[in-house]
Amino acid sequence: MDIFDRRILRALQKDSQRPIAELARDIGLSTSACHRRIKLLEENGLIRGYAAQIDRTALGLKLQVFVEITLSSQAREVLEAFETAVTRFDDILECHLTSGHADYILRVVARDMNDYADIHRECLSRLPNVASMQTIFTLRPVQQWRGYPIRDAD
Amino acid sequence: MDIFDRRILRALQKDSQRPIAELARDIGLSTSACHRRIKLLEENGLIRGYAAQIDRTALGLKLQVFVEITLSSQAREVLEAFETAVTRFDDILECHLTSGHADYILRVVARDMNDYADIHRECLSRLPNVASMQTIFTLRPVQQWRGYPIRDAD
DNA sequence: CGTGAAAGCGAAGCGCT
DNA sequence: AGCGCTTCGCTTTCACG
Repeated sequence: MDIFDRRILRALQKDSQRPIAELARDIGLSTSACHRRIKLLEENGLIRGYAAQIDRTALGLKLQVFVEITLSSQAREVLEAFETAVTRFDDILECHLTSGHADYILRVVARDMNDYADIHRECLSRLPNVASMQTIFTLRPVQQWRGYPIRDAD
Repeated sequence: MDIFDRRILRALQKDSQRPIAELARDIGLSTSACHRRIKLLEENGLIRGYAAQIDRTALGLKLQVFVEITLSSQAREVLEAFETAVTRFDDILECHLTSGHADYILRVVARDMNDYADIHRECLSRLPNVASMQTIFTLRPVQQWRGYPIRDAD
């Protein structure tokens, strides 16, 4: 992991479809050297994959919501049952076990308020051991899709 | 936006590097038809770009944090000043204006607790008009990087 | 809008330094 | 490790149904 790898990651995080030759010139490397480094970064798991970034609103998903979940118990089986159930919901994009007063925080998308009301009901009925669900609507995304900061100094 | 476009988006969201010929066979289209559709999806802005997915922990970013921010005022200039300042922080990956008791929710990454303490201080000193900052640490990511749900029924 | 084939280009692999 | 060349495969485009 040197300066060149960092430059490669920074670039690929922004745009993974630029020709390697172009990228190589920008960072001061030959095409083949750059190519080999990329393959190594993939093999070593630093690059987990490549994905198209889709416009959420163009899909008709106007709402983005954070949901704070508190369970009725923090027993291991309860957490596991909840987490398994969570993965079955396509609308739940992310789920994090958290510190603080709530147990989990979810990121959920929905078409509109009616759609979210449905999802909300579905969650209450099919996610086990939920004691409370606190919904936080995002009114406006200020900053989105920013890649991870990759600093030269490690 | 028909069934084929949806299948294309679903596929590209998971892996944008598969050969088009392969993808086309999977969804039941010829290579060129599939290719034309992809270019159209790009032109129409449904596909905003292509990005490498980097392993956060491999970068040494062990911590992921949600921060709820309450400002001292909800005046337009105050919000704008805050939002402009937010974009200057590389460690703040996302920022959403939200409903509820707080004004904003941020997603922040950090190397470790010391690093986060630094970031926290930096935020308090350089983000204007912050009345309170509530930190929520994510202890374990349960679900990550799931693409948007793309339903056949619209 | 879909198909099939042809051409142009970048990615992948090689020997060498 | 880096470089330059060659090969191969995919993307891209075209003429046509």
